[in-house]
Amino acid sequence: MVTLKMLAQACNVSIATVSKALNGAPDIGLETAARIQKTAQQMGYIPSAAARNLKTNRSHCFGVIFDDGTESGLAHEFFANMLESFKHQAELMGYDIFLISGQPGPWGSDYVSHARYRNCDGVLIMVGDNVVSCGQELVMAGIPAVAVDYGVDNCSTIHSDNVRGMAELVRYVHSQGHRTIAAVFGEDCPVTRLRAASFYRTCAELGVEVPDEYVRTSLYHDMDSAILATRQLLALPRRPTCILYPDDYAAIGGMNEIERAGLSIPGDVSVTGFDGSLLARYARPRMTTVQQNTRDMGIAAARELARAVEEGRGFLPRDITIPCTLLPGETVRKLGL
Amino acid sequence: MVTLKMLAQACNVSIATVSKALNGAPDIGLETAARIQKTAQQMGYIPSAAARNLKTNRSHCFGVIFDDGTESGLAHEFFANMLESFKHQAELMGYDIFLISGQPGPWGSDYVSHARYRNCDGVLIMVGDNVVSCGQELVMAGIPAVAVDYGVDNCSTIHSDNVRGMAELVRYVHSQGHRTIAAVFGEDCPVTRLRAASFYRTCAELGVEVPDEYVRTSLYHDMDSAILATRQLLALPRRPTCILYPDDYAAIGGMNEIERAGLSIPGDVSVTGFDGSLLARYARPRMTTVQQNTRDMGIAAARELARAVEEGRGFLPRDITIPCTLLPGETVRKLGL
DNA sequence: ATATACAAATAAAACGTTTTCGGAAAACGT
DNA sequence: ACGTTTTCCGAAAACGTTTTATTTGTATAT
Repeated sequence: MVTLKMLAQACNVSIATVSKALNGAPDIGLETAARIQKTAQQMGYIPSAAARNLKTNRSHCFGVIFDDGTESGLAHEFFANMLESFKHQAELMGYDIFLISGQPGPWGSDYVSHARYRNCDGVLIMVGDNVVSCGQELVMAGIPAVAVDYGVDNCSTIHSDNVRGMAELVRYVHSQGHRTIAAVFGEDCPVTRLRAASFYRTCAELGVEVPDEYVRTSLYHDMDSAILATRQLLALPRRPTCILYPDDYAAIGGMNEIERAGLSIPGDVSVTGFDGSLLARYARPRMTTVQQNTRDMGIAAARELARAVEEGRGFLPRDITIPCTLLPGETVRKLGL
Repeated sequence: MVTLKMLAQACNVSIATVSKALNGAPDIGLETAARIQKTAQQMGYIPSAAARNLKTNRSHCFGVIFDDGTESGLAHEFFANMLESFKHQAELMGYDIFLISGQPGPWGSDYVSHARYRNCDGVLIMVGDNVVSCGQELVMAGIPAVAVDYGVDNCSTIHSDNVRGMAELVRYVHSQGHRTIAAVFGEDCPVTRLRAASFYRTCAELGVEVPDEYVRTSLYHDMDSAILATRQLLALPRRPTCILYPDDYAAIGGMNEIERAGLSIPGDVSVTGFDGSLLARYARPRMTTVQQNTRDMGIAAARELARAVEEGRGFLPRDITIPCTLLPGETVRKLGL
């Protein structure tokens, strides 16, 4: 391993000079700096992140926290996509990505200690019930954090514009002539509440009545509960003409159940998803859904986190809302009025 | 930040004693050790990974290399799933995951330097054209590496049993009565070659002739080239009754093109995919495909990498083949003979 | 009693950086 | 000629650990 010391010897200068030359410090002669840089190049010098980290107390790393209990981690398209763009943007800004678990280790057995152990400059909290507590603890520990979807005090939050997304979806369905609209929502959480509120509000604005039995609660990304909710909705005396699902995956489950009941999509029942996943885009019939802009969300998250790191104590957290776009497919039938 | 020094003062012992007590060294009295551990707990001590890394020259990190040029990274279900299980297994064995890019940074601008900069104990090479060169350089640099799918000298490799997978697929299709079987292969690479060889061999064993025009080359995960290949195959005077695609995504593209041509699946043309993605499982008709066991692949990769790290110089790389399983769907028609 | 072994604890060096402070030499102004 | 500034470079401390070699004190064997 080539170290600063070796370069210093090779160049007949001090370690300090080498360090400064390689970091572009202003108090090194141009000629000397060039000579040192050339030698470093030739000898294949690579700095030691660990030594830097130790000395400067900066790791140039962002930690990413998933919920590794429930399988809602990397495997989910939404998170994978968001992580991909987050990573890309972070790298552009000089940060590497570290995957943080809550598994036991030399640090203890929680996310926050893990992030501290690795000295992450900032942390992206992707999801999980414990998002809020994690966020709080990170902030307490002085580690800047950005949360996705969930709102955490003193943390910036990135989320899709669920309110507008849902409103657009309802308006679209309404514009296609649907007046008996059912909705399946995911488990209770901030996002669900926003979407539900927007659903009720938009329906009210459009003069669409929403009987209680038209609204069901299931779980995100859970086929079984979506199927159950669908069965209940289909059994209703006045069957809804359209069902809104909490995500594309659930919608697929619902679609399967609808067809199993001998009904056609969108002939007998129209459906919509949420997310704009590959599943929705390549399902046949192509699913009508709301596309979450994971790319922009990832980029915004990285930028925000970098800002939080740089501004330090004085950082003012904020809510960042990323627009989502209606993705009309073939699962919503145009009804004659 | 609580350091060993502070604990030493608090406990009236030396730093060395604290270090050893916390690491369970044998030459510390039980009573003293207990006292120190309790104090560490109370004061909220968390060790510094950076200092450890610097001193021991071990980071307890695995780097993961994607191809971040082409978008074939995290966003791909196969890799995301594999990474998920790799991560989980690695964490169980005490390794954290670091995402390595080839972006420019303090290390230079290639994957290998990046991994060296971060002092990764081992590296998982997920994919990319430059897998081979990366692997070589890592080995040269003394960093253990494990490659996925590609074969690299002095690196262990993890891959699906492509040969058996393809053979089973062909036999299954044959068992359903198909005798005019077309195949679309991905771009040339070890995996493609294995699958192609297995295809030809199995066809020969079954007495199925494969005219050259029944075989097309496209790109993995590329819809356009799959569509083009499909168009060519459909235009053939003697249209194949079944088309094997290189992956599920490509198969979806093919299916779209087949239906656009006014043909039905599997009524007029049968198709198969490869991977066993969500796309295949929830496509309608449900796609017949070969499921790659990403879970076992990830686990095997992590275990192998840990082994490589522990055994050091004397490590003997090997090829690890993970079985894949035929996943019959509804896209292969049973033909009357 | 002395030598020998062992247990428990420590001092100190080292890992590879960054950075503060200061010094030498050269350039400048008078 | 002298003081002053500027330019370039180096000495040394520090970051938080691990680890080797050593010391101190106590128990065992002769």
